[in-house]
Amino acid sequence: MESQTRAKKMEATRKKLIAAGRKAFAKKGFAAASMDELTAEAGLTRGALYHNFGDKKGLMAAVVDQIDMAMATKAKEAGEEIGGGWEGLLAEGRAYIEMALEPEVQRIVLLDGPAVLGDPAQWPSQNRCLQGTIGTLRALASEGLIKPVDIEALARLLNGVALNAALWVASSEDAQGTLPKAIAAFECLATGVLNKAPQAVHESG
Amino acid sequence: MESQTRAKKMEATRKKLIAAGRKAFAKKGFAAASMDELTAEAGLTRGALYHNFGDKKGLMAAVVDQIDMAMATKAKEAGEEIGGGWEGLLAEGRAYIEMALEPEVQRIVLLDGPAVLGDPAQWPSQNRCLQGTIGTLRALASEGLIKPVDIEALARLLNGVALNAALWVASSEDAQGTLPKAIAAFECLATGVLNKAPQAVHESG
DNA sequence: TTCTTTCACATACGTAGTGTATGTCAATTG
DNA sequence: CAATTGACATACACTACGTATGTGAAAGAA
Repeated sequence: MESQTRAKKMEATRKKLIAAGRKAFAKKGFAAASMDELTAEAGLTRGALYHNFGDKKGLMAAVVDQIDMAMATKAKEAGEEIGGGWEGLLAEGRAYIEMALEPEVQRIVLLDGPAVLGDPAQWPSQNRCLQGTIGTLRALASEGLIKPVDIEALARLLNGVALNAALWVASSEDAQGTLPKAIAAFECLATGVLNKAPQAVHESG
Repeated sequence: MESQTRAKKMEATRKKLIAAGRKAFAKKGFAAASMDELTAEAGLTRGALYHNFGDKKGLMAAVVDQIDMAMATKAKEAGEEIGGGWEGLLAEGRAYIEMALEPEVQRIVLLDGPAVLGDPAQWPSQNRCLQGTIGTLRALASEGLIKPVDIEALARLLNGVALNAALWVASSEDAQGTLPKAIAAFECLATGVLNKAPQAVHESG
């Protein structure tokens, strides 16, 4: 029955390495992060890293996946809390923007991630987030609220707007001051997907 | 009269290095691009590089600036050709999206640029582009066409949408097929900044 | 012109960091 | 209890950046 001891230990080291990776990548950036330092801080050596993740990029992928998946979950929750629908979509966007205030998200997911792992749209975690947005948009479209445009394209750009707003807020000096502006502008652009003026739309449940 | 010989030669080497940098950064990516290979292909050595640009990042900055400035110019021209105003703004966005089909733009400006040089909103070239968008938006706002939202925020996100659409098109397998979808979705979102439905707006000159 | 200085660039070197090949010891299996 | 697997450490090779130093041609002085 203790035949899981090995696997559990390995899972523990994976966690340690991912945690150390988050810290190092956030603080130094991907390129400047040293795998020697990183693994040493986790009480390990590079041997563990290359055994578990293949290479530096592999660890980055694991780290990005973890953060990004948490973001998607949080955003979705924010949307469902408010009851889904159009307001839910806006809430998802707002949540996404606010999360980007965290330096880890900013540096790892928004800046280094795309450069190291390629276009975010291809990441498994981002795809999950995108599928969520697509689902919400389809539901709205079936009610006739959305303009007759390719839904996937709309979802991608909508996510992109939130991501960009987030990046702007994050890189701004007065983050707390720009946050409301960014959110307002996001909602402003988002209303572009609607068939009618937003004032005319309340709740249709 | 030949007192410019020195400076001219230096300018020539700078051009050679930037050109070689464009090729190498686009093909290999910033991290994997070797300065030895790069400079050798330009008929020079790393000495020239470090003398002219300080370090690898310095060359990257010069390359990005060159490309990005050309993009801004081209986009602005596209907007002015159509006569400015609302249609001009859309034309700028379309131009931006189409330019991102070039691998150089995609890899250097959209992917590696932000990771190496930081948030694009801080780049001098991007600021120039942003100022243009802000100017156009202000003009539209003075005609009462724009919603009462912070113009800078709007401009940033609008540029961001175009940039994101571009990135999507670029990373798509069937670029020619996704391009129209991306443009349509961009225009869709862009109408969100308008006070009224876009159908009611033609030209107001 | 000729001597001196400057400077754009090349050459040589130190260092750091990644990835791989090999070693080792505990956990598993029979 | 012997044999084997495998997770991780150690050792090594290679690459590449940045710097310190050298060099030869252009620019200025006399």
